[in-house]
Amino acid sequence: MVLQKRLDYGFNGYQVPPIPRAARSVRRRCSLKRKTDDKQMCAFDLLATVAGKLLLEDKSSGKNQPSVVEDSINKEEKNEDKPKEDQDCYERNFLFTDLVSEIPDSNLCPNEVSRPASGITTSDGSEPEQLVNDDCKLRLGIFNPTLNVDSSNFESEDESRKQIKMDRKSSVLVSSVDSVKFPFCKDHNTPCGSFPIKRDNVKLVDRDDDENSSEWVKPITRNNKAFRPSPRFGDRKIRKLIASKHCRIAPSMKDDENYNADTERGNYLNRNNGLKRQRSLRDIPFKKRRLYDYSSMSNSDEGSDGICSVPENGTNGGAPSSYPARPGVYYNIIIGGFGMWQRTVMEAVNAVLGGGLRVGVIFQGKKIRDDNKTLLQTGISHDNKVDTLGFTLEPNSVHAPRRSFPEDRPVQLLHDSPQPLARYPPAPFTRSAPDTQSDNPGSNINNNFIESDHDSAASPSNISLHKSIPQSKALVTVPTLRADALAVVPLRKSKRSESAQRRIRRPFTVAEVEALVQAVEKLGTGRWRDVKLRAFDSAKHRTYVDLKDKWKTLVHTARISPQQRRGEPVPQELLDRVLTAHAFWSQHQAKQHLKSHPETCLLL
DNA sequence: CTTAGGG
DNA sequence: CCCTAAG
Repeated sequence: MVLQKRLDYGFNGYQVPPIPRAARSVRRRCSLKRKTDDKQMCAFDLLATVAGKLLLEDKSSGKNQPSVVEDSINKEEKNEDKPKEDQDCYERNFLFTDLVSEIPDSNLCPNEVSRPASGITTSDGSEPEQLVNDDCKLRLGIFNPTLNVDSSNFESEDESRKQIKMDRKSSVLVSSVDSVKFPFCKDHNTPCGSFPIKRDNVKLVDRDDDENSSEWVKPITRNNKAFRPSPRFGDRKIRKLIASKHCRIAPSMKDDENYNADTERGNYLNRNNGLKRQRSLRDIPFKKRRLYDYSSMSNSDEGSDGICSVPENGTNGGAPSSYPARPGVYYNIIIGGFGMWQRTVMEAVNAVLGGGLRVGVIFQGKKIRDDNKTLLQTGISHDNKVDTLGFTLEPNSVHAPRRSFPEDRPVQLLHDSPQPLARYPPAPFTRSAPDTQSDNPGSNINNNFIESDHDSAASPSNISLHKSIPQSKALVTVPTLRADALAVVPLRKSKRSESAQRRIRRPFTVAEVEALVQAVEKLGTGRWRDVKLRAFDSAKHRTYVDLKDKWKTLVHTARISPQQRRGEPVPQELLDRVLTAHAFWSQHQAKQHLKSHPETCLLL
């Protein structure tokens, strides 16, 4: 009788009914994993878009500016970007801009508030606008996730103008412009630059730097007007594109709540979206996946997630390249070798997204490793094989040197400078109650730990990435992108790079072990999903499989001698509980099995 | 998707 | 942690 009671009421004597599925879906917070995926995907797409623009530049854009630009820029500017007749090659400028609008002042770096919103350099490089320091931007990106950049901002030219103006007036400048000059063959109108990667290729231009100069505040009149992005939104095609594409990015731009609201709806039918997403690729058999990982660059796969674009417009080149490293200094970067190009794209993306990313390039199924090759040497051009070109945006094991180049060493731009991965400190754990056996059945056992995935430091970009993308309002390349170009670029999800790599090892902390033990004591050993929900719901990096595995190892650990144990020692008390609970639930399962299979009983 | 178990 | 089979 006593046994029966224990069976019915669980290990500690109270009943723990299964969590209803309906309730689960509501309860379950949208996994950040899922969010991360989305953000990374968008980031990747964003990158690919940029890169695609570089490569898929409209042929006509060389000798004739794309109509969009032509319509909206003045002659002077136009001429600036035209290839000079007496040159075999000319340089095109590519501008990466992200504008952030409507940022509550409270979130701003105090010193930055009054500065103009757009950091764009003039064509003669004389008066680059003030740029916000990146820390500020990063802060915004991380802590101000409520920004909601909506495609409606760009629904009409007027609206667009208004929006931009508003940005410029009220907000702030969390804007950055990365402009790179890219050598183009006049003949082929393809990227052709092959400057040796030398220090000389990175020009550092100092401008008169007067902190109090009104120039910092005053927008550049002529050029600034010329560069003002808003008129460039004039092209209806582009705007349409933006509007339609933007929807893909919009959800991820919402703040957590909104996002959750969105995804919960999805979870209504399909709970555990995060886990589902997480495994979407895993469902592909291993061998096939490897294949898939490295060679599937076709456009056809995963149609729904092909392209994620961001508002864009044409902006005239002619401006010297600038890198918003710090006020008063900008870098004139001439893109040379392929690696430089790649790296520059990466830098630009990192600048926008907050860093920590690595841009991988895959061409014809192979990862391009020789960074010294030029694009043409690699065989990449705008008109061939582009469908076999892909990019990966992957968490960098080293922190991207995000805008941290000392002005005296701009060459750092060109070299990876591996740094040890900065780990976030472990999540603080405070035991709420020492008597873990006595908590209320309904209470979430461990609200007291791992509220967030600090361990995602493995890819620090995750944070800045998914928080800062929302602020990325405009990704601008100088050449106007043809709508079809976007469609051609094989945009791949970051899932690939993500799953291709083994997850980093994250040893369970004692706190986690305790939570796990506690949950298993109550729920048993066969309900890992519930355990996950109950005790690790907020620990995104712990899947129920992880928990199950950990339990497995815990049981093993508890059975071996303390001398044989490795890693952070688990208190013996916990191990004892592990054994006890394990024994109990094993017995429980056996009983259940007997119940459901009485014939087995008879046979015995 | 979850669970269970081997690798 | 990964991978997979099975339900």
